[in-house]
Amino acid sequence: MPEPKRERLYLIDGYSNIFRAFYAIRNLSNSKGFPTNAVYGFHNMLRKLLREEQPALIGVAWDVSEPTIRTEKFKDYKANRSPTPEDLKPQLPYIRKTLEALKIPILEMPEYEADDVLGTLAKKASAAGYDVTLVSADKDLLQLVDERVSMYHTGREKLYDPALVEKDLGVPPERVIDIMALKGDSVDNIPGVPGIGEKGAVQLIREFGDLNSLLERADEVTRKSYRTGLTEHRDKAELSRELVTIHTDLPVDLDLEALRLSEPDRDALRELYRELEFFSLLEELGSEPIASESVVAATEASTVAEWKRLVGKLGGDLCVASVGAGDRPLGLAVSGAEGEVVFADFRRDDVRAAALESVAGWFGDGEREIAGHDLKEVIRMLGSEDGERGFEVGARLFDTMLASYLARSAARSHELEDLALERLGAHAVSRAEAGWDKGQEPPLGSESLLTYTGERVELPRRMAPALRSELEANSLEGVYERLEAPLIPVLVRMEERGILLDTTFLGELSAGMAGELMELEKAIYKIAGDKFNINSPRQLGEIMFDQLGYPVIKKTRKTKSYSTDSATLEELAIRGYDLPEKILRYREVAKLKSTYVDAFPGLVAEDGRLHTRFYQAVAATGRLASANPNMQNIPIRTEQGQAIRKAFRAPEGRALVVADYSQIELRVLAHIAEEPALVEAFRAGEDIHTATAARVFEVAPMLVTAEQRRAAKVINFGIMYGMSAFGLAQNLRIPKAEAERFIKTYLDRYAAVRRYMDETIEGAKKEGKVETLYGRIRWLPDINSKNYNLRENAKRMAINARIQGTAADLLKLAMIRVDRRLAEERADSYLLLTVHDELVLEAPEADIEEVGALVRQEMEHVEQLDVPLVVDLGHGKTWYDAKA
DNA sequence: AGCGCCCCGTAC
DNA sequence: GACGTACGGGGCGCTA
Repeated sequence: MPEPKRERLYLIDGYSNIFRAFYAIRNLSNSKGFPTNAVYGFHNMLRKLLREEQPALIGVAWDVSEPTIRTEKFKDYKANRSPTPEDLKPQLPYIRKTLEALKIPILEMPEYEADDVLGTLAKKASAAGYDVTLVSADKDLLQLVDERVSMYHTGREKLYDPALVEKDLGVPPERVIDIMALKGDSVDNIPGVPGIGEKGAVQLIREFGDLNSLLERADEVTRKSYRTGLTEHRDKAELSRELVTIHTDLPVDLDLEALRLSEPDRDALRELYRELEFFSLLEELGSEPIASESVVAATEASTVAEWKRLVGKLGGDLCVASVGAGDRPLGLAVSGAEGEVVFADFRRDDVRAAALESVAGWFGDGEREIAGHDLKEVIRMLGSEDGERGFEVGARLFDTMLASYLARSAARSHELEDLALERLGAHAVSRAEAGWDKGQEPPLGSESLLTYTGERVELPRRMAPALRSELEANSLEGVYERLEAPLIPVLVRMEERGILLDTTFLGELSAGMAGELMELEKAIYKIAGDKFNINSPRQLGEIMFDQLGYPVIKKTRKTKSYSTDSATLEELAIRGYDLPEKILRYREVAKLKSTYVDAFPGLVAEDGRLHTRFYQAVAATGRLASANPNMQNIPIRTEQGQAIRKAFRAPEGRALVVADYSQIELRVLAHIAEEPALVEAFRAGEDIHTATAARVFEVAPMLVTAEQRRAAKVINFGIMYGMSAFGLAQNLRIPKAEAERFIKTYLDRYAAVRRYMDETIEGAKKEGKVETLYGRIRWLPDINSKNYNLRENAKRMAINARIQGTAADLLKLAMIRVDRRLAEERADSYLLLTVHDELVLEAPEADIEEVGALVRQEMEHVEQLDVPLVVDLGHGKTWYDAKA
C-alpha cells in the first residue's frame, strides 16, 4: 500500500530573500521617490512560488532585533555585518503588509534568529509527516537538509536534497556545520580556525569523518599549519560550531495547521499595489467594478421635481460628467461630497431642461469648484445641443485628466478607465457594457447605464484628493491654476467656433491632383516595366531593389525591409536613377490629396466649418495636440502644399488674423541658457541663422552665403533636439568629421549652450526630471539606464523638453490673455486655432489692425525674458493670404 | 469588417 | 543607433 501523498510546507527565510531582492533590483521607486525594489522583488518571488508550487502550508521566518542567544554567547557575533541599507529600512513594514495581505504567517521568536525558527519548524513538520522545502539565499541552512527537508537556494535557483548538498559542498548535510565551524565566516564574524579555509575544511572532514574526531586526533593532521591551528584554536572551533549550529528544538507550540495557506486579502493587496504603484500587478490582480461595491450606481431623476430635490441635497463642491456619443449628450451625472450620484437622462425633455439650467448655474458660479474628468469635453458636450452654449465658466475647475497629465506628462494614457485601474484598481464599465453598441444606445433607466454614469463621476471624485496632493507634492499647482485650468474654456470656445472651409475650392484642387497622379502613375509603370501599387512601400522596394537592381541604401527599423523613404529616394535620384524622382513627386501629391484635400470635406460640420479637437493631455512636453482633423500639420513648405491653406477662410465681412512668434524656441534657449551671443543677436534684431553662420564660419554677417545660413539653421534646430554629428552629417550631406567640427565650433562659440546641455543632463540624472520655466515637469526614468539607447534618448528628451515645454507654457499663457482681452474688448473677434507658436484668429475686416495690435501686445509681453519676444502679424481672407 | 502595426510624411 | 513633439493615411496581416 503506497504511502499517502504528503503535504509540503514551504518555509521562507525572510531576510535572506529580502536582501537578495534588494540587491538584485536597483532603482525602483514610486512617483513619490519611496524605494520599492525590495518589496517588489520579494513579493514577486512569493507570487512565483505560490503560482508554481501551490503550497499547502507556508510561513515566513523573520529575524527579531537583538539580543539573541548567540549575541549572549559571543558579543561580537555578526559584528561585521554592515547596517541595513537606508533604502531598505522603510520597505520592511511594507513587506510585512504584503505578507499579511497574502495571508502568509510571519514566524518570529524573541531571542532566536530566523534560522532557528526555520530549523525547529522544519524538523517538527517533517516529524509530523509533512515534506518541507526551505527557501533561502543563505547556504548555512543546507545543514537542515535531509530526506524530508529540502532547500531551494534562491540565488543559485537549485533545489537541494542531501545528494546535491554532498555534490556541491563535498560533505553530506549533517557535516555542513563542521565545515562552517572550521572555515568561519568573516561577515557574521564567526572566527573558525585560523589558516583553514573552505577547501581545507572539506578535506579534513572527509579524512577524519567529523569535527569531534578531527579535534580529538588533531595531532595526526599532516599539514603543519592546520595541525597547529587545530590544537591552538580548539576553543574557537567549538565556539564557532555552537554559533553556526541551527537550533531545531526551540520551545515552540505552533499548530502547523496555522500555516495552511488561505485566500489572499485582495482589497488589502490592491491598496498596497496602488500605494507602491505596482501597476502591472494591480492590473493582473484585476478587480470588480467599483459599482459592485454598490455605492456608485446613479439615482435617476425621472422628473424635474425629483431632479431639484436630489440635486438640492448635494452641497457645494460637485463632480460632473456628461455621457453620450461625440457631441450628442445623452445625459448628465453629478455627485456631491458624499458620493451620491444623480443622473439626468436628456431623453426626458423636461429633466434635460432642468439639468442644463442647473449646469449653467454651477459652472457660472465663481464661488464653486467643479471636479470632473476631461471637463473640456463635458463643457463642450453640454453646450452642443442648442448651438450656443447657455453658460460661461466662472467656477474653478479640477480636472483629473489634466492633474494626471501634469503629474506624469509622459504617461501612455490619462483616460478615465486607465487612471481608475491604476489608481483605484477599479475596472470601469465600458461603453458597450453600458449599452452603446453598434449604433445602439442604452435604454432609458437601464441598470448598466446608471452604473456607467455613476462611475463617470465617482471615479474622478475618488481620485481627486490624491491627484491634488500629487500636484502639490511636485509644486505643480501653479502650472495647473495659471495655465491648464484657465485654458479649458478657451479651448472649448475655439473648438466650438471652428474654421470655415471652402470645400468647392478643395474639390477643384483634388481634381487637378488626380490628373497629375494619373500622369505620374503612367510614367512610373513605364520605368518600372510593370504595374504595382505605388502606395505600397514593400512593392516599391521590390521593384526598385529586386527588379531594377538599384543599390540598397538602408533597411527599415522594425522589419528590416528595403527602405523607400524620401531620404533614400533622394539619394538614389542623385545617383542618377530615374524612378525615384517620379516616386517622390507622386508621394508628395498623393500625401496632400489623401491626408488633407480629400479628408477635410468629410469632417466639415453642418455650419460649414471644421471643428478640430485640441488635446491638452497628450504631448509629453506640454504642447497641445490637435486631431479630427489635425490642424497643426497643415502643409506650408511647398507651393502646392500652401495652396491647401487657401481653403481655410473667413466668412463675408471678416478676415483671418495670424500671429506667430518668431523663433520662439531659440529665444527660449537663449534665455534659459543665458547665452550672451544669442541674447545679443536677438536683442539686436538680427536674423538668428545668419548671425549663427557668421559666428561659426567666422565671416561678416553680410558675407554669409545661403549655403552657410542653411547649415547654421540646421544646427540651430539640431542643438535643440540633441542632434548628433551623425545626424547633422546625414542632414547636410557632409562627412561626419566635418559635422563633428561644425558642432564643436558651434559649442565653443556658444559656450553657454554647451553648459545648458551639460547642466540639464546632470540635473536630470540627479532629479530624474526636468522642468520648464513655469515648473511643468517631465520625468525621465531612463536617464540613468544602463541601456545606451534608452539613456541617450532620455538625454535628448531632457534637452528638448525644457525648451519646447517652456515655449508651450508661454503660448498657453498668451492664449488665455488674448482670449480674455478679446472677450472684454472685441467680443466679435476670437481665437480659432493654435499651432505651437502661432495663433489664428477671426475678426471683422474693419477691426483687423486693432485686433492684431492687441494680440501682438499680449503675446510679446506674456513674460519678461532676457530676449525680446517678437510676433509676426498677417491677415487676409484665407490662411494662405494671412501668412503671406 | 475592424483593429493594430508598420512605413512614411506633414507640421512646429 | 544616430533629431524632439505630435497626427494620420495606406498597406498589410490577423482575428472575428
